[in-house]
Amino acid sequence: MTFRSMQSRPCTGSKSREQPATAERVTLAMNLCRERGVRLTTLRQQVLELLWQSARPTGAYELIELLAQRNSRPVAPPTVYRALEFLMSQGFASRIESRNAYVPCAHPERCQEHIFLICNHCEEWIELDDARFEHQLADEAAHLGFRTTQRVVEVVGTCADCVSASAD
Amino acid sequence: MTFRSMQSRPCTGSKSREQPATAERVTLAMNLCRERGVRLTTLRQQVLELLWQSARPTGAYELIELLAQRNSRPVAPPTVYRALEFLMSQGFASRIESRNAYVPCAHPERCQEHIFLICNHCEEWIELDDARFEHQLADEAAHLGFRTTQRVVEVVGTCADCVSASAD
DNA sequence: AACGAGACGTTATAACATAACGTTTCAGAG
DNA sequence: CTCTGAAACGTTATGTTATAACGTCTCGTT
Repeated sequence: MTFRSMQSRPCTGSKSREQPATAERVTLAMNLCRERGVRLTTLRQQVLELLWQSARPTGAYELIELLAQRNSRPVAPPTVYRALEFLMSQGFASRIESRNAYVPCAHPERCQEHIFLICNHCEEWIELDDARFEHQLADEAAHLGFRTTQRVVEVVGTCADCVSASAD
Repeated sequence: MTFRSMQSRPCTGSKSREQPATAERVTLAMNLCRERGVRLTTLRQQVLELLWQSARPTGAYELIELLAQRNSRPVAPPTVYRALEFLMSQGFASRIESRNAYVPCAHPERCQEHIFLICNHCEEWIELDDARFEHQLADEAAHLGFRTTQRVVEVVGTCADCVSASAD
């Protein structure tokens, strides 16, 4: 019956980031930037690091505060928004629309195709990658002659851990 | 191969609103409110009418302006946000997260389950209803032990009309 | 060394949303 | 018909998120 989830693969999430860690992610981004002929400046790198280090989707103004702590010199909103725009354009980050917040993206090449699950309780997020789902959305759109440029798929609720925790 | 779109049914959209019109939608809402023992006040009704009359997803502050035109007496933000909250709680409207804007909903009973396509060019929107898609998302979530409370599925791009128009 | 594009700084303001609390409205009880 | 309590609405203030506009700096290239 329910053959549907077979192709789903949870790829990242705030909980799966114990080991592989920020540094490797940033290295990947650096390499991709070199290949692509774009610059991962200090600021952009810092923002990316902060996103990976955060346990939750991070707001732009929260990033501003974190950068201030880290750099002594404060940074104004446009600066951070520009960095975020860059990171998103390169697939290194995604915006969570239902939260006005940003998360790092584990698969820069496929950043447009993710599904996000967000826990209302612990605020953690799961990045999901499901080809079947993607195809279906694309078909829906194509069927209507619609040309897709951006997708937003966000599932908000309670994650497994918080469900069992609250079932005490 | 692509059997996927078979169950899709475009239900509403800003273009399909020539005939059935605002009045009938509002009547439906009134009846549902009576059944449910909640009140469709003048303000709430006005907001719902404005949403149906608009060709595009409508922002809260845009609604404030429209209400001012209509009522002589201006209305403050909290008032409109409360009306929107009510309409959404009853399934009469949905929020388009990627736009910070609101659209009326043709199927109040199933308002949580819609997919929205939004045209970047003409700003029109299409409300889509696809049971298969819904099930799949639910399965994805269930597979991870995630308890879903809210879904956001928005596809942004260029609608068929604007695609052919720009192909001149 | 000069140049030019892109990145960043800075100021101001726009756009979206809610907290907190007072007043009005209205359906139902008496 | 009046009273009453809950819900709706008014009002003021403020919080939060995002961008416009323009100047300066940086850095790779010529």
